[in-house]
Amino acid sequence: MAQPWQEAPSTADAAVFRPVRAGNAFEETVERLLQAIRLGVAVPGERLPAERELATRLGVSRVTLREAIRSLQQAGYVESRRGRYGGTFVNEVLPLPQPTSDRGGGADLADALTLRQVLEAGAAEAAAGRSLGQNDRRNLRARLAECVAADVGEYRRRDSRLHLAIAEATGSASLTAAVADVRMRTNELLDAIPLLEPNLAHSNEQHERIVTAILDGDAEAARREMAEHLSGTAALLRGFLS
Amino acid sequence: MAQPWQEAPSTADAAVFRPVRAGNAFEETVERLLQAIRLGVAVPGERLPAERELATRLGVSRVTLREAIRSLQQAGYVESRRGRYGGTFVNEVLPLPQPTSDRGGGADLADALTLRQVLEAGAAEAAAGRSLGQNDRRNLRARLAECVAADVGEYRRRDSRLHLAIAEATGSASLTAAVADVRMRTNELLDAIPLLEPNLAHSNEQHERIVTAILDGDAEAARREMAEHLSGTAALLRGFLS
DNA sequence: CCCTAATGGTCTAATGCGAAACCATTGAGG
DNA sequence: CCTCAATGGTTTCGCATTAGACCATTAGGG
Repeated sequence: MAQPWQEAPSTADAAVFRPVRAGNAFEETVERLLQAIRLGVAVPGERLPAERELATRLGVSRVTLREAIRSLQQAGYVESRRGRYGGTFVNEVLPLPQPTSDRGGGADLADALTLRQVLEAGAAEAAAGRSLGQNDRRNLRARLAECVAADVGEYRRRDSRLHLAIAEATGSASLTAAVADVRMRTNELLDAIPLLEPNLAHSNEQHERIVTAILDGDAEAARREMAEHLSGTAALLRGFLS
Repeated sequence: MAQPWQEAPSTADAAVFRPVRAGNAFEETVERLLQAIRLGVAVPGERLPAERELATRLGVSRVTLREAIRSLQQAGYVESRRGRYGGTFVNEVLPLPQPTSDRGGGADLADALTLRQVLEAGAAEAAAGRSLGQNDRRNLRARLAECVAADVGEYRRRDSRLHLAIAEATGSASLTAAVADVRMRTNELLDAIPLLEPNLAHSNEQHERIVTAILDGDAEAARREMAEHLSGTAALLRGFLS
């Protein structure tokens, strides 16, 4: 209890002296596989890459990857089969996400929402301001259609998948990765509040406008529509977790 | 040479199956300490936090932290003194950054520039759209003044420090961290091209307009001015590293 | 003048993790 | 029916990293 404030407030070193790694290799690998499933990148029934290849891509030893997979098996997310044409498959029925018990609190909520707003509105604008190839255009339209055709149980995953496609359309791998990460954080929070049919329809209308703006190359509109789209759920979250 | 395309293009898994960690603990710790120095968070002559505290904050063992510090000593960045009121101090004269030998190439350049544009323009807008406290306002003005008073040798660090202060003003720790990271990447590229006096003056005028917009709460202007500010160096880089 | 607290410097035991080899299983195709 | 290739499953060895205790040095305060 010597001094109330240590030395000086000397800002910004909180950002640069933050922890070097979020957890051990095992935990981070589990998190990443969960990301693939919950963001709809790995679809139910689909096979994950073979262990040897996946371990290489994740930059992790096969032993560590297998431990992660095993814990996902026990949690009911995946199932593994041996032999040629075997592999690890995403289950058709997935466990319900736990309400996360309000961990993090309000500070973390504002942090995630601010970052999401910046990343995703910026991604929409950047994607619109670029000449997209056939692949990107097809990808956007396909993901949009999947959202429209989704029922309540699948919506969260397909919604995430569309937003990821928008980030991909910027051509920036780092930006795409950042969007995937922040989306995992916000999805965790969104699991605490119910997903209703009317919201779903409204969301689809906004998606339509966003994708149209991007395909038309209207960067200003893309940003505006995305910002409005996000502010909806942001307000919802702030209300629920006040 | 069985199939030209493996299975399906199935996009977005490149983002989610990217490497879990950027390197080993030692390398990442070195990178983080360099970040503190090169972004002007740790000022020449200043003392870093004590090893025990710093190791805790970085989430790394003291042994690993000390190895990182030792390699920075050998590179001429810091010096350590024992005894009470000792510590590790940033050198007054710092080594010149190596021209990085064009590693990464064009794809990496576009990636970094896109991400920077999104993060920093978004940060300026978010900061302006928030009611800032006395600390944030003072911080912004102080960093701006330091830029104006800087000569060529210090400019890059003080410039980074100002941009970091803007990110901090958003109140989002994650966003601040992301800005710090992308800034390290772009600074590495900027080291390949010379820093001229006229650019410096022009940069200061833009900084002035950005900070004013933020302090006035004019989000639209803050975004616009920041976007223009960034597009200048972006064009410069694209020209040099074509 | 000595004592003490805070710092960097060193050592050791335990563990996480990766690399690589090898085993077991499966289904397609000859 | 057999063979083979691709997959998950297992084991072993070695290095990286951690946690914790302990040593050495320094400057200020009694």
